[in-house]
Amino acid sequence: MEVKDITNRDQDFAKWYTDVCKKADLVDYSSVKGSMIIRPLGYAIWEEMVHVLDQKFKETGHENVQMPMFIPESLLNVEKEHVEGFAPEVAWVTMGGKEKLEERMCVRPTSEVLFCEHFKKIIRSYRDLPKLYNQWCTIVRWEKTTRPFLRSREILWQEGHTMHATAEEAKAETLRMFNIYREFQEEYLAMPVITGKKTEKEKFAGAEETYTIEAMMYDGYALQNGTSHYFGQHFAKAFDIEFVDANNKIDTPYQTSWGCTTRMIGGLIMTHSDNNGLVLPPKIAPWKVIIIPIGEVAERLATLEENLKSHHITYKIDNSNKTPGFKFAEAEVKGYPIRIELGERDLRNDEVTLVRRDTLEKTKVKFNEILPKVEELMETMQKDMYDRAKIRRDSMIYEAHTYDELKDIAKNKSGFIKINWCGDMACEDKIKEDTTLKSRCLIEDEVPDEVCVVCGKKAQTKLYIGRQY
RNA sequence: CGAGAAGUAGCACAAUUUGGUAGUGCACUAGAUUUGGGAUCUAGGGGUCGCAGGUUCAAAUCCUGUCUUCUCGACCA
Repeated sequence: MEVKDITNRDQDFAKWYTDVCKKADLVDYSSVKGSMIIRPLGYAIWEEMVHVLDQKFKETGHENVQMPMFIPESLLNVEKEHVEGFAPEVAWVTMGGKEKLEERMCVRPTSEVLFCEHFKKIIRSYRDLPKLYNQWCTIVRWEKTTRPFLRSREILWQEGHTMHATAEEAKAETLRMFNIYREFQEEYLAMPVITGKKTEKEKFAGAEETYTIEAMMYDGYALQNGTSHYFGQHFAKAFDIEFVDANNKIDTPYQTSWGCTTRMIGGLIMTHSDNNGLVLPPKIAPWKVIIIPIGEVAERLATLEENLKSHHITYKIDNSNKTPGFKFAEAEVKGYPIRIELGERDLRNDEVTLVRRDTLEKTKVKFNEILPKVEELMETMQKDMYDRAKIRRDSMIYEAHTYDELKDIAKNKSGFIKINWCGDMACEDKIKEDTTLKSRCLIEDEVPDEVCVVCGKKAQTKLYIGRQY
């Protein structure tokens, strides 16, 4: 197994990223552009994410369904803003075998219209509401530029679609799921995130409000890691979905949708990994421990395995005939949080060596203290990784008080810039044109304290802007 | 989608300029000796040179098209 030669992260970040993806055996390319093969380790990480999120969705009352993959053109066309937003990037199916289709169908780029068509059939009364549905599936968006995990044409994701009797309820749902994403990313992925509402310009095609989770990568670029949309009655009206309320009046339901994707794996890499390869937060690592036996240690290995199993700590053993040095390096590339070097020499003193992946710090512990020490190390590591990422992120958030200052920061620094903004799309466009920076999200817990940094008019809000993947 | 670069064994590359029947290192397989930071020896296996056309007695090499990857733009929840 070739595991050398990861490009230096500070020399060429883009190449470093693809090197880590490939050398850690997370993905491989396929013969179709932007359609990646997710290999066992990459998929195992996704399964961990699915496991945690799916449980959270179910705890909040959601049910999983599976919708069709194809959308007839006429169905996609029902909602105008939506189709305009997605038309440029949908893939079309025009043939069935040798027959040309009467009506072409697109491969779902997202499933709002499919859910709406179905909701229309199953919603009659307020007693049928809310409908809280989710599906795990793949979607297709014909992206021009593709990168593993960050931007692919075939996307593995989850999309929640819900219908509610009142606007308040739907808005609460939008925020509830948004908060689940935030908690998940902070708690499990150890990624500090910036959250808030998207501007009119950047919101989802057809949505009334879009809430976004934005993480800052090691190089200061933003990665949008999940969104939650409030649709109001927008789609419901377009699809003519109605229900009878408790007073026997006809009403139109309120809708939400929310999604996150395997892009989070890319975020994980670009937040935590280093020049030795992948670094995974213990809480999301599929295997918490890698055991590297050195010499004749079969008996102790069996005991250790039993102990790990009884504590439900997942592990792998490297029993290959490689030298220990090779195994150490490979364990680092693959990102196992804790490495246990189980060697004859240490065991003569009843000791083993533990190594934490994030700092590569080595600790010797007595054999019967392995379990508590592993648990302690994982906890510390999870916290340290979050703290380090947060300190780095905070050091890369700048404030621009004048337009010249904004342009200067945009040119010379990488990161997010906090500005006061009048709310006018023209100013947002001007920033993008002059600096290539786009708005990330509105800052809701801070009041504007200066004039708009672009036009000098009264500011309506504060705003984060930055470059994105 | 625009500009540029690349594609030869699992990986990294050589041979392409000047057309003549494909090579090196690592990896892989078997055996032996090894084992605490990327082992050693011996013996093996593996490539219709991204794909499709064309030129030629002859194409990895020249020409055309196409696909994929990378970089920079444009686009993009």
